[in-house]
Amino acid sequence: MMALSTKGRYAARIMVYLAIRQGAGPITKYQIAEAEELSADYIEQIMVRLRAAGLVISHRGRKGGFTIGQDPAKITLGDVLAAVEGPIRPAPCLDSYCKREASCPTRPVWEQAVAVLEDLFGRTTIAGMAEQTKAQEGISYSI
Amino acid sequence: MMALSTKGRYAARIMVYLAIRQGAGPITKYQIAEAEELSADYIEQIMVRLRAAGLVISHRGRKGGFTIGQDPAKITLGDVLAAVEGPIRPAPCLDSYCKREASCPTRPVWEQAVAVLEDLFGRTTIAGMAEQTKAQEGISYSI
DNA sequence: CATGAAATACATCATCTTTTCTGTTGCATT
DNA sequence: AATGCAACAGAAAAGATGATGTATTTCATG
Repeated sequence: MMALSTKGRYAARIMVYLAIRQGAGPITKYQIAEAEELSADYIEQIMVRLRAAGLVISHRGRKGGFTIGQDPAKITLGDVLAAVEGPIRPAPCLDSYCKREASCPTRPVWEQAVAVLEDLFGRTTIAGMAEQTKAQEGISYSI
Repeated sequence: MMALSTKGRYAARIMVYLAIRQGAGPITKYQIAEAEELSADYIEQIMVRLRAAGLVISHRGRKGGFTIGQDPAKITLGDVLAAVEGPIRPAPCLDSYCKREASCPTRPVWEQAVAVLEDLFGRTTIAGMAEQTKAQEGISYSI
């Protein structure tokens, strides 16, 4: 329960991938697809949303591809998830009018769930996530 | 994103409903259905899972219905959600083998999300949720 | 027994997610 | 200018899940 869709999970991995390769020029969706074992067509759809949010920059034509749109230390996981999946909503009643609102025994907990998740995802940066991967790769290279 | 299904949300409301009416004898699914504006057929399916977890007790035959299975102060929202929806899993890779496991940049944050949600839901009791509703009903009666 | 209510199983409908496909547009290289 | 690569756009197929309904069975009570 409380699952993210693949869009959110893939987007997070894609952002870390681009963060690690920052400065190496545009990366194509095909490169990402191969490295992360995802469908290039599906990556395309995710990129549309990341680009609209300014999280990645696209470069058309030959030698084109995608680069990260901002400093990875300033992009949070919350930004990425919001861009591709929309706001955190354990219960849909939280953004539509609900006549039980005033007396609903469950509403406060769902609101608290939103708060703790927004806090966690807001504190988690792409740069922070990338560090760990870089460290891992460093180890494997040193063998 | 990160939505609970109706099973979890309805189950929470049903448990609070039964907690408030504790001691008044078995409540039928039709009574719950009318009060909470849910389908009686769907309540039935939710009850199967709540019963299997010992959270409600069913009484067959005439004068039958459902009663709460334990002290509402000892039943947490986490217990209820686990019974009807299964464990909290932002990403499915958390319980299946994943070859990226060791180097995955996203896995730690999904694990942290599970932790903060389990903490929140584990601290929230049915009795606590019921209090609020009782208080609200008290206010409306006093007019 | 007869009755009312839960238990169980199965069928269906709706919605959302995920994936794939087809074509178009823009840019850099030659 | 011509060519090739890669993003862009939209559609639609495929799959999964959620939600609900129907029918039958089992059981406790009067």
